Amino acid sequence: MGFYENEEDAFLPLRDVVFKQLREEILYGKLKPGERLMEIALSERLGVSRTPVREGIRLLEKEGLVVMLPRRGAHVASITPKQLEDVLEARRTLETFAVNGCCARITKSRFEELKSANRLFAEAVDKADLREMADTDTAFHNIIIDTAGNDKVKELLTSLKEQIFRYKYEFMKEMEDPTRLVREHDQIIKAIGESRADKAVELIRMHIDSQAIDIFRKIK
Amino acid sequence: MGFYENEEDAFLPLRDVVFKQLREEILYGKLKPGERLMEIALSERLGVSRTPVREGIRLLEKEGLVVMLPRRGAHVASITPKQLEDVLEARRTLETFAVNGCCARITKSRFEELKSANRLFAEAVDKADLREMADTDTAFHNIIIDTAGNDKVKELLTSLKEQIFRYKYEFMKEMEDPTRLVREHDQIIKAIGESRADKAVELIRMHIDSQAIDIFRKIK
DNA sequence: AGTTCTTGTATTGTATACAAATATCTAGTA
DNA sequence: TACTAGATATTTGTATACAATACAAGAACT
Repeated sequence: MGFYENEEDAFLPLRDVVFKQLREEILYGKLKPGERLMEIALSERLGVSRTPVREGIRLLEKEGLVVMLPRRGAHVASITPKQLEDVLEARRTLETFAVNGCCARITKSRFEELKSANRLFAEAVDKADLREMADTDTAFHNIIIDTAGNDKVKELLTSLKEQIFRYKYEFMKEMEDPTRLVREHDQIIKAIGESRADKAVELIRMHIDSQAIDIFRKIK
Repeated sequence: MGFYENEEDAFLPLRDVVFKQLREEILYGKLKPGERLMEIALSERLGVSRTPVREGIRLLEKEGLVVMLPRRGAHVASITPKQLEDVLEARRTLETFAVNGCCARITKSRFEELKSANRLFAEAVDKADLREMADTDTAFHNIIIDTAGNDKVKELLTSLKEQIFRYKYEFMKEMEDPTRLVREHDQIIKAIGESRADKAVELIRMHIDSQAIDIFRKIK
């Protein structure tokens, strides 16, 4: 760090800079599940003192990305199949709620946003750019969630998705036919466009479940 | 603090002791919404240094009980009607999921637990002991949630309920007929006993919504 | 009188120092 | 060689010190 890598962070307390940096590294696999986070090593690498590192770790802990072992420091959280199942079920429950709310509140312009978001996702799939695929997929789902208009649900979903993101990311690397996801998105868009909430809910449920199954295969 | 108030805390890092202590004070209204949390004052009052106080505050922040204003410290979170609505909707969504899972996984002994939990709640209502009412009500709902068996959903519900607890607590003070809640619990127990998941889901929804309405009245 | 500037104080943000617990290494023994 | 004990080094947990910022009261100016 030393110098700010991007302008936005210039205003943030260092603990938040540390938080964002480490979150990024955990989500994209630079820090692997189970890996130990040592405060001195981190503070030297990031060019800050231990205090903001520790506070950043506290935030990651609450986010579920880090677990603390008393007197034995912080470790990147790894996930058991049972935990993954629980997270995916919670996500399905909340995102089902969100897509329902989205159908009720969708506007013309939001609908256009959805379509263009899926176009961007399709482009990323064409390019086979993994990072861009992950980002544009997230953006697509976030439009649905934003449209539902419940900020707390959005916050919870963000946290839940982070907890599975690492595994999903690994899984996408070896996915045989990612265009399937584009088609599933299109079906969801169609159902939303026709205001068929029940259909959209069912499609989202399948969309999430099918990915869940794939992630499970990967984990074992 | 100085000396440990209860034995359990003797093993916890001070940050967790601070966290639990402040959470208690926020939930039961000793620290009021909007009130400023000043680090030096807290560290003197609790008999620890600023470091664990700061880290405890970071945890409260993630729990949603405290909000940070940059360079202006921590404040006890207050909640707008919109935020309250969002939290209640999220809670309803997840607790609906939980009661459904509960119906699927209920056992004889768990069913007995439920009944006895509601008896304890009824006793607390008779005694008009506010604190005990709150605790036994929470215990009742937690049996349902535990039975559903999804740890992540339980964790999320715990956090969501904390965010409305303070307001609910205030509202219960002035509730005209708290025995209504006992009867609602009984109906829910009955539906679970008959494995009528749809009925139980509908009853929980109403149970939560009716309280939501009351809390709303209180807030304004 | 009202407004801007200055200055002092309080508070947060960050860094460092110290204490307690844990892990690692080495030497000695069977 | 395998194993234990003790010393040593690392690392976390906590306390304190220092720096930067925000707020408030009062002075100087119009």
